[in-house]
Amino acid sequence: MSRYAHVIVDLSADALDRLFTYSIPEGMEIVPGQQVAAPFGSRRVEGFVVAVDGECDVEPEKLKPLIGPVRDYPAVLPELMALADWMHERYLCNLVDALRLMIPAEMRGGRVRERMRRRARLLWSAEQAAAFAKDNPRAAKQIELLNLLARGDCETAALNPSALKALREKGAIEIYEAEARRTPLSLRGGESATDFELTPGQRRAAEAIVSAMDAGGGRFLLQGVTGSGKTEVYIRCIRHALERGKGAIVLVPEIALTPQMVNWFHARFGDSAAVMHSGLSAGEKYDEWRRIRFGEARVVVGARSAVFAPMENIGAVIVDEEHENSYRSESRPRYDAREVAWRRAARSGAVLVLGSATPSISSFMRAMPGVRPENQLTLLELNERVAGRPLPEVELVDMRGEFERGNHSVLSGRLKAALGECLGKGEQALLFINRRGHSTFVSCRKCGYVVKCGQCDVSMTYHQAENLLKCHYCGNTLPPPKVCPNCGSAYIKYFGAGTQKVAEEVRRLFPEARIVRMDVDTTREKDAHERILNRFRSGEANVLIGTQMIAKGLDFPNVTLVGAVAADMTLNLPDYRSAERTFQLITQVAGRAGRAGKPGRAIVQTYDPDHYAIKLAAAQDYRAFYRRESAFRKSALYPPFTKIARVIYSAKDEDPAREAARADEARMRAWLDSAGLRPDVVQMKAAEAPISLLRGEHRWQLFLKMYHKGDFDAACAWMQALSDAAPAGVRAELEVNPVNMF
DNA sequence: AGCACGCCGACT
DNA sequence: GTCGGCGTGCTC
Repeated sequence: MSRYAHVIVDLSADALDRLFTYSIPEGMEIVPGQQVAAPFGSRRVEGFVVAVDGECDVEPEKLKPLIGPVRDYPAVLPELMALADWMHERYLCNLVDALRLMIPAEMRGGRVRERMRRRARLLWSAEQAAAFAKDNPRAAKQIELLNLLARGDCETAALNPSALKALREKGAIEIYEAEARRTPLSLRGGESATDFELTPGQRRAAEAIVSAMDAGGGRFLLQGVTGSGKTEVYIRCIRHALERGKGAIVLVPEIALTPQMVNWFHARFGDSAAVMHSGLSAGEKYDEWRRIRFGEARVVVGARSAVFAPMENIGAVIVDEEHENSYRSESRPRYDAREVAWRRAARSGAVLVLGSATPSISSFMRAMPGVRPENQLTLLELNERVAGRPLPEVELVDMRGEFERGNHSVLSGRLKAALGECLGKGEQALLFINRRGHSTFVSCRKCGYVVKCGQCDVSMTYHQAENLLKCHYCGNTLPPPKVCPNCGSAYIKYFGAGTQKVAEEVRRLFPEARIVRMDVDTTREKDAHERILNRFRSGEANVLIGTQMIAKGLDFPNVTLVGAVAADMTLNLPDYRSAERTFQLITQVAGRAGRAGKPGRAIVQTYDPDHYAIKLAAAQDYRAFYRRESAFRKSALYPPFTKIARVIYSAKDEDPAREAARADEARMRAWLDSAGLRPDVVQMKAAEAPISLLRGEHRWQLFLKMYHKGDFDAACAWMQALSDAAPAGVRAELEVNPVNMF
């Protein structure tokens, strides 16, 4: 009987989001998940085999035979095939977009290959080698080589060529070609380390997770205060998985995926650990992927895309710092790695562990009573730091008072004094300000004119090092004006502070301070991240000034002072999560202090000391914050009590963008009525986007807010269809639960 | 996504 | 009369 392969071609287009059937030539072995080459129109394409069977419903004259497999093993495991199918439905993407996530991009189109290296193997027996050494005492290099190869084969590149040649001619060794895996730098060498003794709290958490793993699954929210040793709990779960012959996937935010972090997993799990992230070279990615695919590596640490690691028989999927936004993909398909992890763990009988000191409101809600079982997380709490260390003492400084007392500096009297004291004792300080650049906006004192980017509707930030104004949205630059472009006055003033300004201020106050700055401007080059942190770790620098990238996960034992210079900067953004973000940032950054023996202190400067996000972060009281914030979300009808989606329309001119949004608003209204969904809608309207001009494009949006119980998925599918049918010249993009609201 | 087929303006 | 613009439609 003839066999047919049902193929998704590796081209992303709506019209191609369906199966194409090919006949499988006699004798060709093809299985689902395999990548194949096939004729397509007048050209050749690659594709993924989704199914193989004896059924064919296309006209025989259209049917063509497969060209052949592009790899001799199925690259997409059945489990991941099913996951791709689910993503196709869940994220309204083309199936091929989901399938493409399952393999490194470099593996498509035959761009990477195995790296082959010549290796030498010893043919002689130990006796023969010993006899040779005895008879030729002067052939030192050859004897050395024989001894080396007696312990195992070696790549020839590292060996003495003349000794190699001589031994080969004698028939003592042979040369062969073999695949040589490219090992990421951070997984090379290094010492191994043993596990720590767990505290009682850690042990309880680990036991709960481990017994669920043995029982075939479970979902946990591990909430541990900063420094409580969540990672050690993960390690214990991974150990257990390995003992049961299972594997584990650990997701960490991209920003936390530092070489130290990877090194550390390597120290604990040796060659069983693999790493997956964007910093690897194409060859390294491919080889790490294959080590996982063929079961050589059983522990994967990686950024969000590692949730698609080709691992069979998973025991645990761990999402560290689960509240981080970087788990959401910004490009198509716009998946949420936490959600995918949830699904994958459930389908493979693995435990899911979401860990954070400051869980997202939506995750914590799932750990509260009254949630339907299928949405439930089991809460595990770690309320104490390891080794009985105290949480840092947090002090709030009201910056309004500072201003009244005539201190116009970005640093309060308290922070200045604490910094002096800290540096005087030879300890280190970390200053956090969530804005890069020097001044956040440039304005005329006479007429109030604010310098804005010509391409975007946002004010420009002054960067002192280059003496330029920069737009942080599109990268546009402008020389700073000498006189006001609006009224011609010379009273141009620079307002607001960024990392550069803070560095300048610290330098002025403490000329002897050794400062390093860390933000996107100083970490653009490869490994800059690593170099900056090393300078601080080694003590070469004693003040680290940075944006959010210094707030998360860093562990420097000598840091005893943390200053949040403008803690409320994120509080007034036009986003319902601004309080949540502010609370997370302050809690996390304060948690960087006092992580070793010395007690830590955090000073939080704010213009809004009575705001609950600031107050409760200072008190490090997550529970109280959760109660306040969820009450606010409930009363103001924000997620997770409602759901939000929007379509952004962007076009060169404003008219087409506005008209497209308004036309779709009318269509949407008609559809909602016909579907009987109108009562479930909180709000639905077309409006100018909060940032109405971005990269030279005018932006409008169609905004939809629905009650939780409404058929939100159907509404999203409809909005997706509307955005697909946007008029020419208008780019329309659907965002479900948008990450930021501009 | 590409590439072919197809139906209207300026050129050797 | 032909070359070529890119609009529409199809690819097993």
